[in-house]
Amino acid sequence: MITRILSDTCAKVQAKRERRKEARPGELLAAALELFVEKGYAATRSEEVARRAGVSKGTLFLYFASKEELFKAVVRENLAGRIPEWEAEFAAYTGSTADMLRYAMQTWWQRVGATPASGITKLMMSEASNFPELAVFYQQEVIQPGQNLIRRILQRGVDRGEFRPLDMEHAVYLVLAPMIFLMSWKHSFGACGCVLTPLDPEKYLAQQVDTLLYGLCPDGRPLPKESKRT
Amino acid sequence: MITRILSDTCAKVQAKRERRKEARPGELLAAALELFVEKGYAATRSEEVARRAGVSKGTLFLYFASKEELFKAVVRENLAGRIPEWEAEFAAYTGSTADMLRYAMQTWWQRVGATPASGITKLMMSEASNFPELAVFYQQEVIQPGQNLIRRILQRGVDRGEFRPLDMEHAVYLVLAPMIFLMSWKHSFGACGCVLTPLDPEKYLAQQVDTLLYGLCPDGRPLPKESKRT
Amino acid sequence: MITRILSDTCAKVQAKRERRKEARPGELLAAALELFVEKGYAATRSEEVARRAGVSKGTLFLYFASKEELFKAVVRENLAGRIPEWEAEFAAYTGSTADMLRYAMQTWWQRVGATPASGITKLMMSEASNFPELAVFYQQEVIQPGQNLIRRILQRGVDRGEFRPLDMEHAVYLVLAPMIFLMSWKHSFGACGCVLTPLDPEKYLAQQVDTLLYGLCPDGRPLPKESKRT
Amino acid sequence: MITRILSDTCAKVQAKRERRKEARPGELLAAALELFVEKGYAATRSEEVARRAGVSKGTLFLYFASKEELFKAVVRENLAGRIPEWEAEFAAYTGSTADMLRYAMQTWWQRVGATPASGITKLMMSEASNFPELAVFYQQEVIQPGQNLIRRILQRGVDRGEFRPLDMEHAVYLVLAPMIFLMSWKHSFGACGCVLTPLDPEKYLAQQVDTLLYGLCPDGRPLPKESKRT
DNA sequence: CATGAATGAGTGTTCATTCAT
DNA sequence: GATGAATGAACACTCATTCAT
Repeated sequence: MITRILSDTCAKVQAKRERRKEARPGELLAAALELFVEKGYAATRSEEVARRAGVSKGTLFLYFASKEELFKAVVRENLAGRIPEWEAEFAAYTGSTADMLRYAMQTWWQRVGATPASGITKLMMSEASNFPELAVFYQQEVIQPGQNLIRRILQRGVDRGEFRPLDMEHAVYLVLAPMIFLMSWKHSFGACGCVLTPLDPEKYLAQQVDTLLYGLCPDGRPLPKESKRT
Repeated sequence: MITRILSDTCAKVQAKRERRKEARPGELLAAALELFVEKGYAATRSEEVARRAGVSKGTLFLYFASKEELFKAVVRENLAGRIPEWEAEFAAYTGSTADMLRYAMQTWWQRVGATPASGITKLMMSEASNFPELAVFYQQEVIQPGQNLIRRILQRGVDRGEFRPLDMEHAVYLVLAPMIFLMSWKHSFGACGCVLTPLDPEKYLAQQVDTLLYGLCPDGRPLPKESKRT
Repeated sequence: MITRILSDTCAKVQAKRERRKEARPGELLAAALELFVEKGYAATRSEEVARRAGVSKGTLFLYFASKEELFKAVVRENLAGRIPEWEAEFAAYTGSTADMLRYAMQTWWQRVGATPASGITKLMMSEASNFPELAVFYQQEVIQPGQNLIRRILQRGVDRGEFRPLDMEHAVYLVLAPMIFLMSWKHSFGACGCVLTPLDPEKYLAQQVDTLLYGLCPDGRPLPKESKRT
Repeated sequence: MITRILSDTCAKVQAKRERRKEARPGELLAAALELFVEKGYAATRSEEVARRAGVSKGTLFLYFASKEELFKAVVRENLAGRIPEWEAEFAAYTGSTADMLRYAMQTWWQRVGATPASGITKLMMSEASNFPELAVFYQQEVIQPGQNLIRRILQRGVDRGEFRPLDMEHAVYLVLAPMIFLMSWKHSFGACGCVLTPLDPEKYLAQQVDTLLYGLCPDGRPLPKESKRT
């Protein structure tokens, strides 16, 4: 009987605690993402991350052992952790590879490029050489899986005769470069408050994809029907 | 004895001083460029800049009011100048526009991309949002003229019927993005000591150019003869 | 499911709680003793004391107002008791005083020196100046009774003509110093993991006793038969 | 001519600078010694060391790379560095070994035991197990050389037939233990402000030496003439 | 009573900047 | 002008202590 009552009490207390405890990391990660993107890794002070998440400095270190671990968690939360989702999606794709690539780049823009998560990539490009440990982590958790994803798409196109034969090692950058450049640009000159060189991401991407697809298609073959010239 | 040594030291210092008095700022800028590119803005310590320039910490602040001013001076010093040279070269170009573009990107790699100068661009991408004033300067002095250069090439191609019609506003990034990405990559993951993802710049560029040129050429038209598929 | 698990946990905790309610302070003191001896006062974290006692951090502060109070309680808890036992033993001793002293130091080693209790003395030597109040307590409860014990032995030797006349005030340290030094050494350099200077306690003590007894015996008198030169 | 004038100026400037720069480490070491002895290693804040030396926190780290290096420097300055002095003195000693040992312990008291330097030894006994790196350093720089010194004296006595044969490995502690105990006592219970157990160092030492010398002398041999029973 | 999430003062160390010489 | 000794604000991380549950 007592056990029963206690179990209820415990459950409630535990529930509230856990709800609170479970919410904290998310709030901290959101705050950290914002600040890392806004100010860079080194310039982001851990106390400010905590304050923006509405907790004290100590609490941050209750959930993340160090600033570096916090950063890694941000990367996992916003990039690395979402790769499997892409993998599943592409494994199930049945249309033409050109459409697949176009779809990939467009949804990438919606899910990553247009979100604060894109700031992380720009951040890593800036800080990689200063934080080799982070660079290794990022390469293992994001770059390699991401490149594999792209490579598989391109290979599918080549295998099905939709794309011309490609040096895969560098061909991945045909897809990566426009996306990474876009993120870097958006968070550098695009964010400096002075729009001398505006860049409409959607139009930019559309043109890049079109030109790329046309550039990839085998000689003599007509472009896939869905492709439209800008 | 000590006096003796000191007198020698003083004499040498004096001699050096007079010889170099006017060279100082230049030596400091050179040292600063190296270090900013090598380590990034935040990680570059002003004392090391001074030491590499062969002067004392105090002297640095004699010529530049702050680290920030030094950074701005470095960026201002190392830009602009190059553009007119390219403009002249391209104004005189008589071959096909495809060859012209290929030539432009290849010589860009030799003259800029492969040199320390590429570090400045990467640096600007990293720090633009922290130095908006500088970002404006960089856009005016480098980006706009550079884009104009590219735009003129592309327009030439379109005008001569070598390229398909293009939305010029974004088409410049078809050329810019691969180059800027390459510089960023080279100075980030390419320089972090952990070569999980090596990238051969020459092969990378060749493939980008090929694909781009193929992607730009009008429907039904054969590729320009010099183009080779990778 | 979660409720189920929680209910079990709660039930167990509850059972434990009631069984142990009165044992708590004792378990905390035991854990604290171990850790204070092992790591010193400053380096002992209160959370670890709690964990080793099987309770939460908060519970520790339920029984002891502060880390300082806990320390004081540990020292107070682990003292006193032993002295009367020695006193009875020595009051009944009938052999030679040399044998008595030898016996005293050897059994001291077995009952105190070689046990964790020796850590308390070392601890007090280290922290006495930081806890004057505690130092007074320790002097009253341990040092004075202990010195009286030794003094009585020495006086017995002098009275029976076995030892030469002694300045009793300082003579007690002839016996104390080797023992206290041994404890300090054992828990400092003897415990630092780097045995550059090993010290065999038994041999050390034997030699100290021998030399001391020989040094105490009156001129011209032969050494007590049991004494052996090392 | 200019060189001449400059050399003078330089010399003066340099002189003043150097005098100041040379004085700093000494002032810092003195302050550090005081505070380490007063509060212990961990509890001594680097800022307070700096303040007591009349400089800012930053200046401390200009001269000592870390708190640990500061401590090592204190040890070297006050203990390790003075061992050669003793070695020279004893190498030149021509009297009896008993007198030599008595002299050694008495001058040790005057030069070390009675000075703040004695606090370092007590400190090391307290902190050795928490700072293994310091413990190793101290053993190498102080304990080993010190024990060698003592061992050499004892061996001299044995070789000349003044002392009975000894197990040298532990015999060094016959001399060391009384001294180390004295330092520990002085800086623990002797410093806690509550003199329940006063200890007159001079009398203490005299008695320890007497008893030790008597305990060391071979059977049947008269004590060295200078020895006096207390 | 017991818990453990939350706190925030405190610490060693760095480095841009100043200024007496 | 030139120096480099001195400064002190800043920052990541720790841990004794509190208190809502």
